[in-house]
Amino acid sequence: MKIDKEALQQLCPTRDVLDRIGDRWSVLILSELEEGSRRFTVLRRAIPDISQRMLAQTLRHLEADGLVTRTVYPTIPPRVDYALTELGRSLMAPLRALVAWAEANHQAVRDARQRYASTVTDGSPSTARPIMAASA
Amino acid sequence: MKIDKEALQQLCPTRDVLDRIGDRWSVLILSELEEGSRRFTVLRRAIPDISQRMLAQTLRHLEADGLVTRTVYPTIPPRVDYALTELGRSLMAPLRALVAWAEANHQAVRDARQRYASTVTDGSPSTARPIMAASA
DNA sequence: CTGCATCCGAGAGGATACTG
DNA sequence: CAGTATCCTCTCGGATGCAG
Repeated sequence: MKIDKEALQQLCPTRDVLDRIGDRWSVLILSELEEGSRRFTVLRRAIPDISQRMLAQTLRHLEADGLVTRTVYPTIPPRVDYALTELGRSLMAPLRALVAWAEANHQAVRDARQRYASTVTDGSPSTARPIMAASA
Repeated sequence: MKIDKEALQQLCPTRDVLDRIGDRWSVLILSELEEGSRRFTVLRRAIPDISQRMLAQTLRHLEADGLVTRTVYPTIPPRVDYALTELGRSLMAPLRALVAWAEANHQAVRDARQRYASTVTDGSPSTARPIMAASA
């Protein structure tokens, strides 16, 4: 029995957007498109790590969400341009803020992970968790 | 053979943060903690849909990333408080902006998906994609 | 109360091959 | 060039049971 996702959506209306942000490629693609419309292959080269499957899929999702437009030129060879919609552009402002934070603080996050890892590794048998003494 | 994630991290330093944002529960937990420190069970009740397993796991991740602190009071029964760190609080500003955008525009996204779905369903055999005429 | 361990199904995402 | 289809792997995340 599946818990209906519709009900979950009512509780968390932001899921629609956050899921898209979190899916590894959307942010990269949106950032690239922010600088102007791009063809499929150009996007692929701009994001070398993405597989063509995920690029196509993610672009369809973004299109479905109304964040990008897809324009097909019925030429030979075919040509398809992707560009941000108004909605997509309006998303870039808060998104850039988040990315800026990430760029500014990712090193701090890395350091924290390093410390955390060493804390765990340090003298802990197997299932023990690090314990911080109560301050009160 | 696993492609080393380290190399990918170098290309996308924001992955650290974005992955955390995208993992379904972090944002909810951080939002809850923004209003003050919370005990494990209180968090669970505040986010009814989360399973015990994911709450503990997500909290450990957030702790590892240096975004929240974990304070154990060695009492019986045990009591554990979670709270935002400075780093965590500094993340909330851009995060709130993004959530605000999501709340303001999620309906637009929903509508877009609706239109997209009907476009696809409309008279398309099976593998055909919607085609937009070139404007030029 | 706070959480870890285990089992399990569903989905993300990569590699490859094929099409118009 | 711009995809789609298939296969396969790995992680996410829920359910349940156990422990300090």
